Amino acid sequence: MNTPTLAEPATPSFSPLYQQIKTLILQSLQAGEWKPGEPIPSEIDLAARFRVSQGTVRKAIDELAAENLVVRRQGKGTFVATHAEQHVQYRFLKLVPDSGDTAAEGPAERTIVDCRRQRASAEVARALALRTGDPVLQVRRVLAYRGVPTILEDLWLPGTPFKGLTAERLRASRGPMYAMFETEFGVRMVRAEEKIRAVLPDAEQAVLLDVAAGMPLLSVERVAHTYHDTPMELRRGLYRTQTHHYRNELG
Amino acid sequence: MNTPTLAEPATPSFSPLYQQIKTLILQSLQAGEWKPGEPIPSEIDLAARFRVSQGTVRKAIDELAAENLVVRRQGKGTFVATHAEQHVQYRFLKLVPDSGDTAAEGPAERTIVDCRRQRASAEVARALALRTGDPVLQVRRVLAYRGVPTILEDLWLPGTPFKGLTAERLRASRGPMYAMFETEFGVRMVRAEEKIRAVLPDAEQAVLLDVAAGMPLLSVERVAHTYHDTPMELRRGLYRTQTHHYRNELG
DNA sequence: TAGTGGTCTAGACCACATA
DNA sequence: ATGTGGTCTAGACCACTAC
Repeated sequence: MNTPTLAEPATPSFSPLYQQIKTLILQSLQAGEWKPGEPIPSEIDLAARFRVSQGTVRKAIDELAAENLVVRRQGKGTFVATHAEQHVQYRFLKLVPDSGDTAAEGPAERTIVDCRRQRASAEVARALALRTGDPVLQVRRVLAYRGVPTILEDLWLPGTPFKGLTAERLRASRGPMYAMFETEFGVRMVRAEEKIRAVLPDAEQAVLLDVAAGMPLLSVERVAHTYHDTPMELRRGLYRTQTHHYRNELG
Repeated sequence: MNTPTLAEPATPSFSPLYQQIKTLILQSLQAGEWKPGEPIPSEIDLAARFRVSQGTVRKAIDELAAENLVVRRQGKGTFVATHAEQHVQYRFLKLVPDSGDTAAEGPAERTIVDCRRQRASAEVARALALRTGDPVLQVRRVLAYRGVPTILEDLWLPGTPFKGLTAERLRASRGPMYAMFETEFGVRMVRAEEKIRAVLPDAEQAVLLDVAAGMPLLSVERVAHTYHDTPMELRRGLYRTQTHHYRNELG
């Protein structure tokens, strides 16, 4: 049975069955049919639902798993990925202590410096696919390790999806900020890209990080995306790299 | 037929058939049975050789392709990956112009500053899995874009595999250095990890990069590995990031 | 015991490249 | 026309998890 009940593309654009299945599953993920941390239906159930073989569903899920959108667990099922219970917390944070001993260090102490509504500058609007002047939230916070302020972050979030976000709610939440975004606002970050430079701090940044004005710092500019590559956060981090470094793997 | 003619592991460590096939193919790659850029045998041939089904070979190759060790080309075959003819030249170089217009920029002008034999310091020895005092080669070069010196690199290479490498041969070679390593020394880099920091240049570095002593620079320390995770190069790069940035993707 | 994902096979057909 | 990798199916069995 090689004629699935799915709509066949008209003429020029063919796409393998499993790609179409993948798109359908993605749509359900985005629509929130299954929430982060929850299991999605079994491969057999999905195969019946889409009228394809289990192997085809399998290949679709393989790709979703490779993109970290779902997590397979043998014997249990396939689960919607989440920033919360992931054994690797802070999935997007690549700054690690030089000793490599992440465990001994423990989580960072976090201080919310600021959280305010404002209007998007041209630059912020471009990064978030908004129009200049659209409402955005700006957050500034400091992360410290063993009492040493090490990361200064400025975040810009689109106002509409994050309506109701305040400094109090940020202070109240435990764990990764991205996990809170999922549970409180239904926004799941799936991909990000970073531009990294070496810079000097301005006067205010130097005070917040407790460094001299001439201290070189890592500038990490991140745009994080939710499903379908929709940008949902612009983040600028300043990292002290005397005791930590940004770790990257090249394949 | 579910009893392949391969040696079954004794007791505790099971491993799927396709993983064993993958290991065997890897060994042939490492042994140089097929050279970079050449095709490996077809899936059907490999299946016959290993006495398994074509689907099992396929899954093994899938993983090798995911790790960038081979490249599949529909209708043509599967080829040993190479740093040379890869349409993405300089696979391990993540520094890109802020404009994003890589093509307009063209390749960097390269100047070999130095190439000398020396003995491994404790630090270099540790990175390259050698013993302190073992012979190594050190290379220093500058990469410039449009006449602006932008990257200063120091490399340390183990002396034995790279015997015969001289400044002249480096200057004579076109294209990526890693491509030359493949053709001239049979050393193929497959994976690398980088530690990134923000630093200030010392006096000599400042001169070579034509920057002031207080200019923050990106320090990129890379260890590149060949097959079986054998470290074969330690490289320290200093990047100017006024017109360029280090680009990274987070999944 | 039942259900899940993981492995392995065998065969059919498709899309692409080359001669 | 032939050979390559790419897709899809169907069914068998294994390994892990939970009840």
